[in-house]
Amino acid sequence: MIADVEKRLEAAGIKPTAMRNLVLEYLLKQGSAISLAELERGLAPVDRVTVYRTLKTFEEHCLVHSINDGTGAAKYALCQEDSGEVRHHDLHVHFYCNSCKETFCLPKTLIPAVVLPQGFISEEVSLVMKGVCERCSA
Amino acid sequence: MIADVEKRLEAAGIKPTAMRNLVLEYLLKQGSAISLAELERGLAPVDRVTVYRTLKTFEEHCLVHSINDGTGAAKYALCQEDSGEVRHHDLHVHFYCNSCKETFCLPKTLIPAVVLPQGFISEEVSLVMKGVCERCSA
DNA sequence: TGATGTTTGCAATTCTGTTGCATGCGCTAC
DNA sequence: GTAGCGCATGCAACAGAATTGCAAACATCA
Repeated sequence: MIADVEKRLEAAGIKPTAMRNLVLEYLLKQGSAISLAELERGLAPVDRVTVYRTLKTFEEHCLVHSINDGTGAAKYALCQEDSGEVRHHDLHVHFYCNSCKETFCLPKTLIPAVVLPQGFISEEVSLVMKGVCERCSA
Repeated sequence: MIADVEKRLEAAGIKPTAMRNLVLEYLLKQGSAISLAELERGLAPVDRVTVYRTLKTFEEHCLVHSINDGTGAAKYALCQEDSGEVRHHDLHVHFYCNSCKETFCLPKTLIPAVVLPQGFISEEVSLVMKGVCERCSA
């Protein structure tokens, strides 16, 4: 599995290191989007800044994307692996569960087109839904 | 106008005070959504914490809603006055202008319905678009 | 007036995001 | 091999946002 992780890093154009393997591995294991603080806790005793910069690097290389779910802290989640696809600026919906407090990507749920008033030019869009996730509603 | 402001506060179930009048008046004058820091600057020399708590009070009474436009600081904007209408959990789109850095409510631009995967229950939704606003694109 | 509860202002703390700097580690060229 | 170079890491430190505690000021009502 470490081999997989490294392969994925290299595919993204990132030199694999111990820290990067660790972070990516953690993100892969994690089903939901997590914050820097959570990552730091999960990987303790690692340095917060190093994880922070690792995430920035991942983000630059489109390995992860950040989500602002309104909780105050940015969350990070892996991007879909469909490398050759449309360059998706996070065109999928994100879901924050009020019950378990986790944030999920809904990669199959695309953001519907929005017709803006005259004069407004759209460059980016983010849609965060809040409610109860499938696990908590079951 | 102070009378109007006070009337609006009372309509929301908030006891009018000098500070609350001031904050509400400022929000009314303001065309866009503003952050706590901006409010503090605009109303100087007021206490940041007092403004903060005033906004929390307003928010609890659905007089303002907060918007997370990804700039790191929450912004606040007045809710629509259509008192009797549907309880709108901010069902309109918010727009952040990359050029003038302001955040606007687009009260007429409603968030399209999103079909969630099985099991997910929606309670709230927020959609923030980024791009160029009408004034900057003109 | 006195008792009570709300509002305000100040101090202080926590948390997130971020930068600077020095060290360490691996790689390449000699 | 080793000197030099560049990138990665860890630590210290800072800025700004959000939040809490406490005490003084104020309004309210009996």
